[in-house]
Amino acid sequence: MKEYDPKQIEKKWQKEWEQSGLYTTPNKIEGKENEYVLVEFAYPSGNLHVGHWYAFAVPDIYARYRRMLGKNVLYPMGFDAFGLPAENAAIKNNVNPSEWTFSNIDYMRKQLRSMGASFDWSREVITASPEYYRWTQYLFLKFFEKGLAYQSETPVNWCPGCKTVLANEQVIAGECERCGSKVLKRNMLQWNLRITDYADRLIDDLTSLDWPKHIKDSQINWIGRSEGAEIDFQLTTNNLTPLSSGGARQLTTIKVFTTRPDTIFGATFLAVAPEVAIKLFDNDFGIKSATERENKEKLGVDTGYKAINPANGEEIPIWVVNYVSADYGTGAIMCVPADDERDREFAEKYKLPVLEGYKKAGFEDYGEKVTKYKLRDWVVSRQRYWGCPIPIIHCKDCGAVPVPEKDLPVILPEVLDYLPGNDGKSPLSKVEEWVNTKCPKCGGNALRETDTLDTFVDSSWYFLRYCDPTNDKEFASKEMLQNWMPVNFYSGGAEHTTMHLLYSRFFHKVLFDINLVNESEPYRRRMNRGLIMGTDNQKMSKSRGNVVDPDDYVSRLGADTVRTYLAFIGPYNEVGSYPWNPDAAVGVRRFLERVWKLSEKISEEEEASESTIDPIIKKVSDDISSMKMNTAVSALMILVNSFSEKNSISRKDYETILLLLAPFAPHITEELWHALGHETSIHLATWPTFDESKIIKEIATYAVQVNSKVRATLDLALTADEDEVKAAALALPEVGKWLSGQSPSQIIVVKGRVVNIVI
RNA sequence: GCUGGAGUGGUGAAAUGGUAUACACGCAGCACUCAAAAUGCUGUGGCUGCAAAGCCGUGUGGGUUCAAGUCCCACCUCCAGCACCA
Repeated sequence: MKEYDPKQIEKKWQKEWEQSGLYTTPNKIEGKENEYVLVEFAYPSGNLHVGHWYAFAVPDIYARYRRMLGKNVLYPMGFDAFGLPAENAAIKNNVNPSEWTFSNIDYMRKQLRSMGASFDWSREVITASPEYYRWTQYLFLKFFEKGLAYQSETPVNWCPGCKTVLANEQVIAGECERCGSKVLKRNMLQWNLRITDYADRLIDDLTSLDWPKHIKDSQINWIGRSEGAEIDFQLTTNNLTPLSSGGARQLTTIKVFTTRPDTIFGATFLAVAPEVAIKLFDNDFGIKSATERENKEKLGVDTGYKAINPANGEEIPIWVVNYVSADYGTGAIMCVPADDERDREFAEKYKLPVLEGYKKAGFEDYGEKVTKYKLRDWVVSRQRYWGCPIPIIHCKDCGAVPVPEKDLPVILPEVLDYLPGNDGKSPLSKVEEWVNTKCPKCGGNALRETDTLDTFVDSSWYFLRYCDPTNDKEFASKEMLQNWMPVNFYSGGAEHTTMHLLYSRFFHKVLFDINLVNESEPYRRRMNRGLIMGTDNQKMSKSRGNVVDPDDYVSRLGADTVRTYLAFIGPYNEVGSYPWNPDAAVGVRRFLERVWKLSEKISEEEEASESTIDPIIKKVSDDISSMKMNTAVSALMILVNSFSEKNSISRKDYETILLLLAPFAPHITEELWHALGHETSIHLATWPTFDESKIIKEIATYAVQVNSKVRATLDLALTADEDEVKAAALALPEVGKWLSGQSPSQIIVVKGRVVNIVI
């Protein structure tokens, strides 16, 4: 038999599969159930790295397995093609972002094919193509129609590096998620999506989902719902003495938010955020709010104003402090230094009274029960070129007017100057012939919105488009959505827990409410995968120089080896991080070589060995279902090793091995399958079944313990009853030695496993 | 600080409360070879011992149990997310 040459056979079969349309997924197959296996689509960064393989090839194993179980499995791929990183990279390389993105996509598509994944390329979506973003704009206008997209002048996160606004979710520890620049607060007129309206449902509906607890917890934590009360504090009359700036406001009360209204008797002062102080008193008293982490020292100034504690009638001072956030609750709190660590620290520093041992109040005795959230509305305006144009026209007389549906898509104009400006305006604002337009309502002169949408808007609905990718009447027909949604299994990166995953759930709920989709939750089962580290066990990055190029390994070891190695490296259902170890990958190649060589031992006379193979079928099936690919591979290795020791293997057993291995190593198994005379693809074959009765062993090896320490082992028929097992164990010389004449007080028998003789 | 998760050989890691370290890498020795690579075989937690065997071992300290990596309590360390959120 010829040698195993992955280079040759992998190319051959990839071409063959493509030509025969093996992975083109029909919308319906008679007698088969549809199943939707989704991976987060690719960002067209330029080239594929080992992390992409890990993200796509391991779920591909799952998709292939489900297909062999008789499901009609949709496993699509696309490109998240709009966005800052592509634009930044294009600027750096002095290429137009469009050119950069689309040439990257062409290259990556080729690389992705070398992986031997079962993607249905006929359903590919590219968010930067007008056929796609037409519908992004359409959906944005639906939000607008429902009052869920609105403009507001608010302090926003401004990234001076990317020269654009960021959503809260994109600010990590005060820094830009993309470029690491320190994020500044800036007041700007921005488009927002009203995700806060959905805060409760985004928490409550998690209950029904088959998601790992840690993902649910993170989302709940991020939304940050807390129950509390709003309490009005009356100001004393001396507050009405005129302010220097021209008189007091009609100010009579300050509303505070607290989660502990029961502690109101202990409140000895009020604290307000500087921004709130400006609103109330026209003065921030020189205090700046401490939003940055490093500014931890608590600062404050007594405003001189006083309020009455409604519980005990005491007059208490009002302070402006840097540790109260203006954008949470009411921006004002009642301070109970006896009960709250921060208030105590502040009270001690400024010698404010601390009232220990005060009386407790009822929850709603002095205020009204309210629920507050940490979640903010989603700022979707981006002052950048490479994004989906916001389909709004600003008219002096009519205000913000939606572009009529028939005029969609609003095509992103080709420009020469796509560099972001320092003025906070999108490069599109310089394209006068594009900006100047007519108002669709009154026909007067009007201006187009020049901001583009956050990339996360594009990716909030891409999985719906896969269901009906070429529809030019709707973003997806209800029939096709019914056909595929909800996603049965969604695999992706942990970094999207409070971004993409939250945004797309919100998006889907809105579409559900306006009856455009059939379900309120898009993803039934979700799994966050781990990370592949460099050989130095550090996160892969260009600056560290530890980025692993999979192409090298594919040409040296073969795609099948790389795929199987990535499956073998550790459990996929845990968010671990695994170093890329080329030596260990060699071990997987050796395993595939053994499978190849084993075909020489096929004997038509040999009988199938269910007792050996059936437990492995069960093990591999169970492990793939729960994404424990590592132990599935290990079980296959054990199986192949045991057959390699023998002189011959039956044809049926060998075929079973190939079938079990097919999802992991699709090329070598296809080659060997055909070498056995099969004319159709192994990937159309049915997953092996097993006989439960063959899984139960006939002979059991008992661990024989004396006082819980293993002293011997004992092979007995599983049918042996407890007394027989006891007698056999007691007859062992090793046991006699430890008993040394004493009689046991207790003998415990665990059928098929353990005998414990307790003296 | 809060929320979640994890600590097992030289390494990646296995283990329904029931023989801890499967599988793989690495390492050592042997075979094949002029040699090397490749391949195959053997060994590989620590300590004592020529051996037979024995003792100790899953971050630390307690507990439950005939039996604990696994369950309970306390602590330590690491990872992820959140963080002056009242």
